[in-house]
Amino acid sequence: MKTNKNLIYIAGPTGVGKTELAIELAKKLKTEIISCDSRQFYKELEIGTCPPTEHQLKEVKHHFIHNKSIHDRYNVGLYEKDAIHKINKLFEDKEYLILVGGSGLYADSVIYGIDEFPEIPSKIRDGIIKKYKDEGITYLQEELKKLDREYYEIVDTKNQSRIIRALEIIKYTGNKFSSLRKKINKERVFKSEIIILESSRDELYDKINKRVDLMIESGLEKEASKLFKYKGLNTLNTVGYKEFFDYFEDNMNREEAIDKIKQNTRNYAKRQITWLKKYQNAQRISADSEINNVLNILNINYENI
RNA sequence: GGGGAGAUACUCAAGCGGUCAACGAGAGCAGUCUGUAAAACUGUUGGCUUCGCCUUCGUAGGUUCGAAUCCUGCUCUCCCCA
Repeated sequence: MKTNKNLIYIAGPTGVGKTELAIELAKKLKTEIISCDSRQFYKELEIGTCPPTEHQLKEVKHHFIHNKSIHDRYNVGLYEKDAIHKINKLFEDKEYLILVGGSGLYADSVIYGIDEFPEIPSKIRDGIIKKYKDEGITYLQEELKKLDREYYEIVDTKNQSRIIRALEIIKYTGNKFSSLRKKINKERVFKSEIIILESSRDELYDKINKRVDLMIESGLEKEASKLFKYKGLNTLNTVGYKEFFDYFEDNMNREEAIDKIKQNTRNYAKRQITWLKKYQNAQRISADSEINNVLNILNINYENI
């Protein structure tokens, strides 16, 4: 059953200022924040993922920030369950909740839901990856063609990640991936509103570059060096860390690594902007909008809260 | 002052008489997307009235049927000797 509860998703590329706006909004609406940032979950990543500051965390209660370890196994499916559980609980006595974060797929899983798939034992995936490493992408393509022609016709057959995922599902469940992949929006008890923060490309890139410099000043290199021994972990395949790992391994010098962090962050922002273009029902506002404008756009009279 | 090397598209960098609007890499731009998503992957990158045409390889000339490629002058950069 649909209620009148409202989830407000603050979206936008990395560095536009989502965190600040979300906090202001949460304060006005006397509510809490649900994060959908797939790297801020991890408590070991303190500088490179630019999570809310300690002060900000005290101002407004945040969920899903630093609640996991880089050694944990986590993914969108698990996140969806955790987040929905938390959101439903909070809506028992809140009218509004703020969702913020740059991980589009994670946000979608909360707003629209994501199909249910079982957790796959890692040895299944490992087996597929080994074959892929030995025999190349052709193995994956042929295998998928054989096991699930329908999905083979529509996937990006050059993208090994997509095929590996489909194959692990097929091999584990014995069903075709295409038959399990329904892509049907789930019914949620709350309403969602999407606000996308926009700014000019030049301004955004400039902010990103400066933010990276600040991270360096704050000790990103030291943080990366502490994590270097875990470099194989997927959770550390993250901008800000992987470049330093390259530097520690002498694949580039320090300055190159820093430039690369800036560049990869810009590329990431670019991809986020592309992703956000699909939300046709979103409100697009300038990144420097006043909070009152935002409340107006949302049609909220916060005096009544 | 003498000798040598070089100037190629946003950057780096191939090409050294025709098959060159010019290999490749990077950046940029555009895009894809249901479980590792800050990931993974794709396309494109002189202009246009786009099965063709026009202007490009420091610059001005020249040689040739034909030049980014050969010759000459000039400008600039780098190196060596004085």
